[in-house]
Amino acid sequence: MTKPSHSIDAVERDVGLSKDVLRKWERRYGFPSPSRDCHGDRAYSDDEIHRLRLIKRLIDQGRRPGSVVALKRSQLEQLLDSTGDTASPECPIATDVARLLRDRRVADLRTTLNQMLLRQGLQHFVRNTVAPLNVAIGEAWLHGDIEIAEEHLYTEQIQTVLRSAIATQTGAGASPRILLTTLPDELHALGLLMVEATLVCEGATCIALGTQTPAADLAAIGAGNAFDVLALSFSSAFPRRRAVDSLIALRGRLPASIPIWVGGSGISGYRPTADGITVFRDLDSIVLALQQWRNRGLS
Amino acid sequence: MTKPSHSIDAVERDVGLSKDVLRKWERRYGFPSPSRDCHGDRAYSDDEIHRLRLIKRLIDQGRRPGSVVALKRSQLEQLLDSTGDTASPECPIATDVARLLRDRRVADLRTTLNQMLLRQGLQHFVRNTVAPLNVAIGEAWLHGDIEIAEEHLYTEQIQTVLRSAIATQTGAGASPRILLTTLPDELHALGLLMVEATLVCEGATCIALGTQTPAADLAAIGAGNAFDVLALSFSSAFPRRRAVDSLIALRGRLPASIPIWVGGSGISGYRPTADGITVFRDLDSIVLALQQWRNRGLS
DNA sequence: CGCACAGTTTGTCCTGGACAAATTGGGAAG
DNA sequence: CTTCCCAATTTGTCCAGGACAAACTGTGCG
Repeated sequence: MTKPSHSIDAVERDVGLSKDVLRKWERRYGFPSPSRDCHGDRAYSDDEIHRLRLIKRLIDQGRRPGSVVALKRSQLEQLLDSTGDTASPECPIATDVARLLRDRRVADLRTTLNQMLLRQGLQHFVRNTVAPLNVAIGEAWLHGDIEIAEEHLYTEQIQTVLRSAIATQTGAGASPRILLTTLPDELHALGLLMVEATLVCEGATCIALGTQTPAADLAAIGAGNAFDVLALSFSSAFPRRRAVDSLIALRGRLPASIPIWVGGSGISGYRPTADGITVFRDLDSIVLALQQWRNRGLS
Repeated sequence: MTKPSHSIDAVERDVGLSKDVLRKWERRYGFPSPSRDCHGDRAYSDDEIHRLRLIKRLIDQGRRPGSVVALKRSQLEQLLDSTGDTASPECPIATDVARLLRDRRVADLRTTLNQMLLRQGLQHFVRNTVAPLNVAIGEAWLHGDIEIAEEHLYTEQIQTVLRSAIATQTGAGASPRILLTTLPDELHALGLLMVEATLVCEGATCIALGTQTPAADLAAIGAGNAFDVLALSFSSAFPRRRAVDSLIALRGRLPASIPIWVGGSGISGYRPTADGITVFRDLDSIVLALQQWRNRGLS
């Protein structure tokens, strides 16, 4: 059994904390305190990486570094458990899915998902199955019950199922045309697909741009009146401040006739300062907003 | 007309050159030479960003920084044109697709793609339509004919079409089972999908893990004998040295019975030093390798 | 012509410091 | 007791300049 060690570059990539932050924490809080290799470069241990991941998640939840960096592994896990347990009790199939993932029974997994989709209908499937499953899988990874590779496998299968369903639902170009994307640095495509599925069910036309569209491009497209609504998603890993700044800048550069709809855990709780920005907490309220948009001008 | 300026952080993100490299180039070659904002922080212009992108691409093609950093925009474009034009003359529909993208006629675009898919069959479609289209779209972006946003739109549509096709083809779990993924930092999922489509057509079972699977996880999965072949893809943006290092490390940790198949422009020309690593230059040779694998033990 | 070896190029890491933006904690005012 | 505002602290990001190994270059010798 060797002791794998990781360069600061690898940690930045795998955990999502910049080299500068890693070095500053080491100096300020005494953690992490990596050993050094033969060149004097930092060599992080597996345990440090794991703790850093937990810390990252806690900070994304709103805690401050001074209060969580330097905590022990068990304390971090306890903190994460105490806060995250708001809505996870449901979702009975989560254990089934986790088992299929561990055994890598891809075909069976896809069949299971497709059956649920057919039984529940796309909208219900997204809201009551995919959403809680995502949470459950994320927590399972956190507890070490499944590997990253298995989380990837899950993501791939869900993507396939959702994309196929969306493709069949897409009809003629009905109103409104909704541009759907995330800003740079945003990797979690699954949330976008879930929103797209919900909207397509309601007869809207989605122009999905995938992830990481530069804000400048969005402004340029908006000027051409190629869409009626701009919908953005932010994951909790997205720096809060950058999210708000970009939103305000975009609002200024986009025609006032185009509302901006925002969602995702990275932006929850934000009270929009400008008109024409709406924050959504769940998928249902998006459906409501869609209906309101269609009735606009009547109120 | 304002002059947008970008922080060093934004440049790192958008161009893909680290802050360290940007600062070193400034000192060594005199380019880029960003102005400073009120805090003394570097503020890069749009033109510098564009030039940096061209430079990045040239370096990914194998040139050395000393010979291309500090060249003017027109010289860079000339260099790129002279080398890249090996296989681009074909692909007549590229202009049609570009037009649909510019007008954001998503539904029409998808219809067009689906029609071609039906007419040509999945395998032919991937090799003779998608592959050259990718090149053409990439070049169109380079020349400023289309925006990044439109490239994203294209990627999304292709993904949807390919994923749907793959989903319908997937049958029972036939041999071999092929694990398909990229290592960390690898974002280009399209190449993976193309390979998956090709393999599925040949009756193989693909376990697609999407992008950015840590090498350690792959080794762990391989030990469990959950698959027969490991297929990896590297884009040209992937640092050559890291690619080779990871390959060798993986080869050492994986059972000898599992061959590693590698492809993508990031690894082309690499002559494998270890047994059990095969480099593929195109999709056809993968099909051949698949047939050889099935006949293994007979030679 | 092939190969080994010295010189140059190049990316990444290091230290230590500066600083603005965000957050917190009181205390004054209503 | 609540609300608001200001000062102290926390925190992330940037900067400069230097060190160094790995990769690449080219040159001379066999």
